Amino acid sequence: MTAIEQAYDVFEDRCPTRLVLDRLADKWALLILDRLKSGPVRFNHIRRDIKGISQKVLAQTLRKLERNGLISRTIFPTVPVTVEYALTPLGRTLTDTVSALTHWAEKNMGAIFAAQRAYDEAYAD
Amino acid sequence: MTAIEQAYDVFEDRCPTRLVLDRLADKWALLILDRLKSGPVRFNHIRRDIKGISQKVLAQTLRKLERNGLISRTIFPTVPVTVEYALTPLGRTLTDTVSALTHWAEKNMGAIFAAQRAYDEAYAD
DNA sequence: TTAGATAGTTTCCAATAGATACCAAGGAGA
DNA sequence: TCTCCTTGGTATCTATTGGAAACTATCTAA
Repeated sequence: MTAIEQAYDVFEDRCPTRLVLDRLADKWALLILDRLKSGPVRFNHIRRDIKGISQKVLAQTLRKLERNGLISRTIFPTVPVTVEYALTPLGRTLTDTVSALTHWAEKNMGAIFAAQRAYDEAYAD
Repeated sequence: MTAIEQAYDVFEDRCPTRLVLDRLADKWALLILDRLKSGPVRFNHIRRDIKGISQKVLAQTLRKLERNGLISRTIFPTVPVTVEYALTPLGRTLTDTVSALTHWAEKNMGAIFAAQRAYDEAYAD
């Protein structure tokens, strides 16, 4: 580990890594990154695919991901205008990890719901 | 892919995997899971280690993780009382993925801040 | 001219997050 | 005995965020 790497610690307040984690640890951001994995997608296409996301939150989250260099935004002057979102090379380095998380959720859902039922029964008094 | 696995899709609203992702995609939950990786830790110990977390949010997040079967809560009748939190076997299956995320954040922080500066300069008008 | 598509912004209300103060039980020091 | 310290939390208040719905603007097709 180099001196530079050692200087950062997610457990430290004020550490910049926290700011990064703030932006990644967001349900919608993870779903969007996962959705863009297979190639560029348009705004309303994402909106239709990720069921339940509002236009406001989708726009905000896309802007956030763009500002952090994880996705790119390309405007095509068609009629009506087309805006395409795609992963940047930096964003692509994240997708494996993100996919691992969403896959873990899909795979271990049963165990989690069983745990919830057990917990709720135990503390139902 | 089996029929059961195929039935779940994180992009679907109302899909139970979404509920799981809601609970995982949380900055504090990720930090706590990462902190517990090396062994059981007490409440105030976590609170001191994860700088900036409030008691309320720590208590809430621990309760949430416990309900979802990711961590266990053990009370020792010492004086004053000692409460130890530890990863369950299920929680342990998650830590590799979580560590990958926090490590990615530490490693790519520089690139992200550079992207932010570039974005803010480009849209500063 | 009415409806639909594009990609958003605006507005409002409810839910959440964070800061702060407070609680009980007991031990140590003055 | 009085006060401060520890343990692991709640209770309260406010600020921020999230979601639902309506609105913008431009152009096409029926």
